Amino acid sequence: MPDKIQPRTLKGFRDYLPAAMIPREWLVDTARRVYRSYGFSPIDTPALEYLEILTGKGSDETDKQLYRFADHGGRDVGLRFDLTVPLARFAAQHIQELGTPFKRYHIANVWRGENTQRGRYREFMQCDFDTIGTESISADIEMVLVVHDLFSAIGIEQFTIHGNNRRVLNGLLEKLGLVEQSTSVLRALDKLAKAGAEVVAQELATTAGASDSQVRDIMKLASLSGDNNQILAQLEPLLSGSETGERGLTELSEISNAIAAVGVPSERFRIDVGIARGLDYYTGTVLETFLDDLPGIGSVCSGGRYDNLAEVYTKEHLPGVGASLGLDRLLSALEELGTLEKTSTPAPVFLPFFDADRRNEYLRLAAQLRAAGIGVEFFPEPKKLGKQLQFADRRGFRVALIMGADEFAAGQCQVKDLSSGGSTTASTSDDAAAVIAEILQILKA
RNA sequence: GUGGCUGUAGUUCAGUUGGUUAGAACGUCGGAUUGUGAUUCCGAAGGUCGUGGGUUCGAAUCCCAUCAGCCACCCCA
Repeated sequence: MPDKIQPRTLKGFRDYLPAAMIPREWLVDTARRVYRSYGFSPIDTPALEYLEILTGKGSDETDKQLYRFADHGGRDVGLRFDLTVPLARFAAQHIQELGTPFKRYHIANVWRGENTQRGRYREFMQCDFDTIGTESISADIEMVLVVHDLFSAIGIEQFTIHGNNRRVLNGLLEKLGLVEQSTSVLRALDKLAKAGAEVVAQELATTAGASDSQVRDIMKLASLSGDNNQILAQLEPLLSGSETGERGLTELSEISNAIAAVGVPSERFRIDVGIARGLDYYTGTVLETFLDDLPGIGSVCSGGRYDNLAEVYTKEHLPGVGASLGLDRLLSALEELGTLEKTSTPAPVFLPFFDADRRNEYLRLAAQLRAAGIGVEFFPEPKKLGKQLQFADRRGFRVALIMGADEFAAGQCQVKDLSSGGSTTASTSDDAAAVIAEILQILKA
């Protein structure tokens, strides 16, 4: 007897049991529905890309996290680490036949070989949506609306979309003569919420080489408070004279006005000059979404506007704007908040195999219910009824249909509500219409 | 990639200064005279103590390595 191979999974990679997969799929379905309601179309791309595609615009950091290897043909390849780079390549290759503006969503796994932590894995799913080929602020506004609709559809009430505009930051940097160091300044600023003002100020001085007065001005900008209009008013004098900065201000106020006009509660979108986003390809609007009850987990949906998505792949000028929902991070947040239902069965109705000689009649009833859109699980073995009901209870079924000799004789079926324990009987004639009505009644409650 | 903490049945844990066949709860499976679950009662299965070395007469218990999990940094979803 050879030794058994130890079953195990790689660090940062996970199996999903039904109890985890059911809410996961529900979340994906919800995102898909919201994206489609705005006219975003689905696309997919290969998990594996030529290495040069992935490293084309990457920083040292993404290079380090990239899963790379030589394939069987000796080609240098890598697993995609986000969905934006594949989109850029995709757009460069196909934009001629797609036309602009092009709106797509892309829900797929990505891989990063970084250290793991709660809510951070090496294989995780992103749910991206982007509009490319237009510079209109309408697309930026729509991005915020999608994020709002998305979280509302998920059933989260307490969330805040923090919005900013890179031009505001760049405008200030222009005025301060710090344009050269913009990347390190933004990276430092990005830590404001998490690390606090002191840390940021220090990093600005050391890493970005800002003078005391420059640090002071940046921090002044980053610590503004008040409602959106107040912040905008405070920003104006700080940026006056900078064309870039003023344009950023205008864009921010257009977004703020538009979503108010649509009827989104004003506290949902907050102008927050501390939001910078470490990624340096953003050029305009940037946003991060936080759960009010769980800010520590970080942004669960982030995005922004970029000027030229595919510049390393094509001469075509492709501006775009879009965001990405961090599905796994959101899921672990929902789990922590106890928002998720605990079911491990996707079908609500359980049909015990009671009378061993009546298999076909059970199957027929199940088929009738499914035709009415009701999911039914038929137990495969005619075990004792008590056992079967125990099984149904543990799996979280809502309804059990009990049919034995007595019911068959009467042309009826017992409809049992598993949460209350009560039951009623209904006729199985007329394609089980009465049974279906009873079930719907229970499921509605 | 750097630093810290942890690793005993499916799960949550207990296991006394290293000393005989490693325990509990929950879960799983079976049963309590043959048509009704989640609350009762009885019983069973399940662990080479993450893995591999080392110290020792003897290691779950000490040391090293490795793998995995958690936390911080970094970065990000």
